[in-house]
Amino acid sequence: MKSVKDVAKRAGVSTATVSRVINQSGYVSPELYQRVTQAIKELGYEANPFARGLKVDKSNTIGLIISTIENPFFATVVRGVESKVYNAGYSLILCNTDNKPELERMYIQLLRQKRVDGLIISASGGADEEIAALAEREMPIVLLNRRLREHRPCVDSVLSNSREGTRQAVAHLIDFGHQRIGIVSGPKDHLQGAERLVGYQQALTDAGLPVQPELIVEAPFTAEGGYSGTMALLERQPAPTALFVSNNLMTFGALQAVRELEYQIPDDLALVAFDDIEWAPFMAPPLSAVAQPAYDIGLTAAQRILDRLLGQLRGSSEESVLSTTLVIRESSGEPLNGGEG
Amino acid sequence: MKSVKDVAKRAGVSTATVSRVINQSGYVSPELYQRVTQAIKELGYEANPFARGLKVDKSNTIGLIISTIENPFFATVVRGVESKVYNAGYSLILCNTDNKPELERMYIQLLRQKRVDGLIISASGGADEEIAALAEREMPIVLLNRRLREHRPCVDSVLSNSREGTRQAVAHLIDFGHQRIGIVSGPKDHLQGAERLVGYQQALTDAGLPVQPELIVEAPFTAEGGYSGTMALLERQPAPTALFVSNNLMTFGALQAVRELEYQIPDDLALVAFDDIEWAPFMAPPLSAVAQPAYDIGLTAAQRILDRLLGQLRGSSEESVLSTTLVIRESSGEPLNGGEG
DNA sequence: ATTGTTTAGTTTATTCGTTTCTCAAAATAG
DNA sequence: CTATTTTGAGAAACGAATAAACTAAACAAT
Repeated sequence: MKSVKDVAKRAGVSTATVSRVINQSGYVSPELYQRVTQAIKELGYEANPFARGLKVDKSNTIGLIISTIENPFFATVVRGVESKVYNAGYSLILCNTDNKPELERMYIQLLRQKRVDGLIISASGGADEEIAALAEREMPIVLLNRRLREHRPCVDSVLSNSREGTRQAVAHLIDFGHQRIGIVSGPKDHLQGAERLVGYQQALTDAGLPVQPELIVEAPFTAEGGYSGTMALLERQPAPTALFVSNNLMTFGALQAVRELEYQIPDDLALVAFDDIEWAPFMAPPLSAVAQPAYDIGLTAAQRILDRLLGQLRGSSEESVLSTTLVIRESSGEPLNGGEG
Repeated sequence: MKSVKDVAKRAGVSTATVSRVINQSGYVSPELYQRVTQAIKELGYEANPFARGLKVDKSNTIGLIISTIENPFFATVVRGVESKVYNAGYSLILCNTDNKPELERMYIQLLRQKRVDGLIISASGGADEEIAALAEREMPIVLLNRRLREHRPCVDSVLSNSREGTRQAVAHLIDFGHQRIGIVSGPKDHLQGAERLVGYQQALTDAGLPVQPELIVEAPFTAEGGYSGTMALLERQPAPTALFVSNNLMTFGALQAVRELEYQIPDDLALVAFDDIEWAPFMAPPLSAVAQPAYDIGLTAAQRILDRLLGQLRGSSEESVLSTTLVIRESSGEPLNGGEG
């Protein structure tokens, strides 16, 4: 491998000059600049990242910790982060926690050890102390769809507006004449779970409808959660005529339950889900859904980190809230009481 | 930050001894071993990866280049790679090429520069020289669902058995009484595209059916490809009664085309697709598909790299071929000529 | 003209934190 | 009492960055 010394020798200068040319720092005359770049090209020199890292203690690497890459939402977030980050000369180390807090802690540990320059993390909440500890050391951190209990410098959040998205979706169901609308809610201690529930309640009260506790079921953000939640709701007497499901994994389970109980969507039950997916138009029936701006979330998160790394952004904690889009297809059905007019 | 020196001082030994304890190399008495580990714990010492890398020229990092993380197949592959790799003490740098050969080349370049210890790549074929160059330098490389034109030491392949998978799927359609079966084939110069086409032809000849060129359409592995390919096939006179679509992205386009032409699946047209997805059971109708062992592919690819890195595997090129599974749902319909019996 | 002061351009030498080579001392064996 | 094997220390890399030091030229003040 070629080193600065080889380049220096070839260009007839010192290693310091080579370094200054590479890093565009300090004074260097045009002539020497030319000779150095020439030598670099001729030798095919590439800086050794270890040596550089050892000296400046930066890795040009950003860590990305997410719960499941197989969730299309996160896959798209990752792509957004990826494109922004590489364009800025950084690389991306990916970690997948499968929603296990102990794995999350382990990965945070590992990435610190690897000296990543920043961290983007879809945190479960089980590793807040570790995150706080990193923030203490001034490592820029972005939380996806979450915020820390207490704000901290260096820790930003990028979230989609779940509350408003859900409000719109439920308002849409109300528009279509539904009065008994059930919600399979996520965990209340999960920010997005709580926010979506608030959006649901808000839509009801806005329309002068009562919030009925028996139409609210709390479940984990998984297919099983969606299944059991939906089962529970459909056992109510009378059963709800419409359903809001709080995320895409839950939607699986919900669809499974609906199928087993032999309900027809949208005739027996209207359905709107949180999280749009590519396949939604081809499902049976095509699914109405609240789409999160996943790619933008990734882009924004990456930008936050970069801003901090380049020193544009200092001090306390920022929060970006991105808007969702309601995509109406067929699962939310048509206006009820069509015979009225 | 603590360094070996601090540890050495605290334990009352030299840095060499500390290093030997950490790397389990050379002789060190139980007593000193104890004292050193104790000191490490007390100080919370963590080795500096830059310094180590500088010395041993290893990064404990593996590069993963894929075309699109948003393709569920690749998402699952990534998860397989991820789990194996981290368990072995390595990290994963993820790159996404969006199928652009120039990006692919750029990333290979970048990862070499970053001194990754190994590379797993879902190659387009547009960067074979770069790959060969890396192999020359003894960097272990695994190709996903592809092989190099000419075998090279250090370059392994992990593939799923597309030919047999497709043969089974088409045989299934033939079993159900179909005689005119169309195929939306991938590019013939893409290994998997070619293999799937061969499987299709083999199923036909095995059953004594003719291979009719007008029922074969070649298209890129994209939604647009699937759309135009399906459109073309359905214009044939007489139209095929069944369709095989060669990958999941194409299936989008195919479904779109089918919908626009107002064909009913499976009544007017039976359909089997390559690549199963999580949502397939909930599509309209539930899709019969050839499932690739995506997670296993990831696992196997990672294992190959690790084997080479740990020196278990030397010399020439290996190939792992994993089996697919035919998942029969409703889109392939029911046996025709039900009235015969 | 002489001296001092700045500024630009460059080099030398040190530093970062490991690993590992070389060598020496101590323990053990023959 | 040698010869060997363990066990340990000291110091030299590894490759880039950079602080400090130095030179040369430009300019101002005397």
